[in-house]
Amino acid sequence: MEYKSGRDPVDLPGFFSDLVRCETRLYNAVNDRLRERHGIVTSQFEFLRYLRDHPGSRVADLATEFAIGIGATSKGADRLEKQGWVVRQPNPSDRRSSLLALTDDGARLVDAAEETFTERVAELVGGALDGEALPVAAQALTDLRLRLERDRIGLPTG
Amino acid sequence: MEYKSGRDPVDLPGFFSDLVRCETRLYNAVNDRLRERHGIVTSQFEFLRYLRDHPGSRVADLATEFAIGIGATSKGADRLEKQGWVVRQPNPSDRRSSLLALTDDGARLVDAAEETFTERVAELVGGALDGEALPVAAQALTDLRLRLERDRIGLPTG
DNA sequence: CCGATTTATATTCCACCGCATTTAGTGTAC
DNA sequence: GTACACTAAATGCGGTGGAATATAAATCGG
Repeated sequence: MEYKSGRDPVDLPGFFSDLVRCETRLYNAVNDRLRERHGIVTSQFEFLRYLRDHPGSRVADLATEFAIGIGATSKGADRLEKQGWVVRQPNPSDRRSSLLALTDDGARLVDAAEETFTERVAELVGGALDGEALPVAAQALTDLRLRLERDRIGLPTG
Repeated sequence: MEYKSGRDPVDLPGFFSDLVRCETRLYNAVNDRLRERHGIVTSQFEFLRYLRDHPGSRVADLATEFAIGIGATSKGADRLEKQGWVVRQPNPSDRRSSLLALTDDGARLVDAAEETFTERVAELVGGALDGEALPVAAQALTDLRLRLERDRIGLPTG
């Protein structure tokens, strides 16, 4: 008996690989469905949903939330603005920054896309995991996410 | 009492978001460490490790494994070949395809990088999750991954 | 064996991201 | 009040991925 505990140690590199592989495939699959039904990709849906749920966010707030660079976020906001789903409003308390807001079109789009999103994720994940494992895994990912966010892990420099 | 079960239903969209956010930040963090210590990024480490563990793989095999496009995979192999870590050998049984193999330099690199990778993942994940949740979550992700791979979910067209 | 179809890879074009730089605005020390 | 450091966002460049296309090779039906 090598280990004191009766439980096998977890293969953390394997955990990382499984996490990345699941993310890639789920993201691709959701992406395809959102594109064909609504003409947006998942990152755009997530931007719109965040703005709906956090009105008055700035570009930097989005960048932090999604752990992507400021430049990429700014350009992503440009594209949403060009489509008429988002507007930049001047920030009354700081003229360097803008506050982002959904247009009516954007609000309608995100609500419609959310139905597709929710349905597809439920098919993909709910169909594969059931029983006790899913709630435990979900809580573990929530905990891990909070820890990474609290410690500012994995933020790009930009 | 609306639900028959005593357990709350899992928020699957939230599961998806947590999964994507964890993946992004872990990937970024591991990326930074591998780049500063070995001059490669995580995707390159994963290519090299796969080739070490699956000698004689073709470009298409890598593309399927990582659920990325053939074009991206071919270009990634070009970059590894240009650095002298990988060679394309003619496939004796099918002249359309090449078999990819690590060079000695590539083999040394992947072994060194693997230490860094393992150590960093252990810090990031092992430090945040413990107890019963981690093994259950790890198994759930393994199951989900196998299901997605079995059903060919989320493969790009290219 | 021959032509049509499929398969494996490479190539090309376009969109996007990260990084570095730039521009503009803020606030703080003196 | 002015210099200086800091912050927010935009912009340009290089690298990279995805999708479509091209090319070459293998396979299959006759």
